[in-house]
Amino acid sequence: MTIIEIPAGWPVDESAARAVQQELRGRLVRDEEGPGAGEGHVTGLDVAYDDERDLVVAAAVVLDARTLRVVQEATAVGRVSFPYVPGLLAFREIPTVLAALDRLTVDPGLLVCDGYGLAHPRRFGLASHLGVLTGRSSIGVAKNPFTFTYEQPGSARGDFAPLLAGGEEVGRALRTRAGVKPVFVSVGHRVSLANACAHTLHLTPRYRLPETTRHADSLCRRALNEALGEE
DNA sequence: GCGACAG
DNA sequence: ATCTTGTCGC
Repeated sequence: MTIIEIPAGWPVDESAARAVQQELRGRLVRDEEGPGAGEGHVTGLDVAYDDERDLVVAAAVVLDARTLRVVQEATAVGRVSFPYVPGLLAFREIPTVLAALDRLTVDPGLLVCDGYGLAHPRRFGLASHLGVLTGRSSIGVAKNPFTFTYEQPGSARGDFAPLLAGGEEVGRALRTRAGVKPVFVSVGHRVSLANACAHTLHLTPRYRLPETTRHADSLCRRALNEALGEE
């Protein structure tokens, strides 16, 4: 089993990580609509951890956006590259996620991350970070509202309410299943918020969470168990 | 100062 | 994220 190296110069403390966010934030593109929902490929990304052995396993699963069928899967194993600090999640998983993406031989299309993009203390969460580093369109779909506030959206699938940081709309609480807790959608890079929500609805014909996330989640858990077995 | 806080 | 069985319900 190959273990991905943490890149030289990777931030070693919180202030260094925040400086990297500030620099990369300048490269964020917000004036593009992004690819249409249901067109081309969509790629789900997720990671699983074994803090005991300091391992992180990333999975990238490419789906055909129209049929939601799996087109290709890739995984990578790395060392945990940063402690979990709210607001600095990206530094914990990005080297391994990039390695998994690099192993794909097909176009990933839109990147769908487990977490946030612009809905972030400094408006640069995991989805934005990954989008800027790859140059691709990306969105974040999170299971929890983090520190943000929102009013309950209507109970029908597709209903939404703004996710607010003070008075600023940083994302949306979007109902993907009638009567079920909403998911929290935000823009990553090179996509509009309305389009990010349209993609999220296309990816949730049956469950609360996007098919991309569900596939990537199960794959990285399986890959983690295999990695532990080889050890 | 204390608590909350994506995964 | 992760520790973790059965169980209630469609």
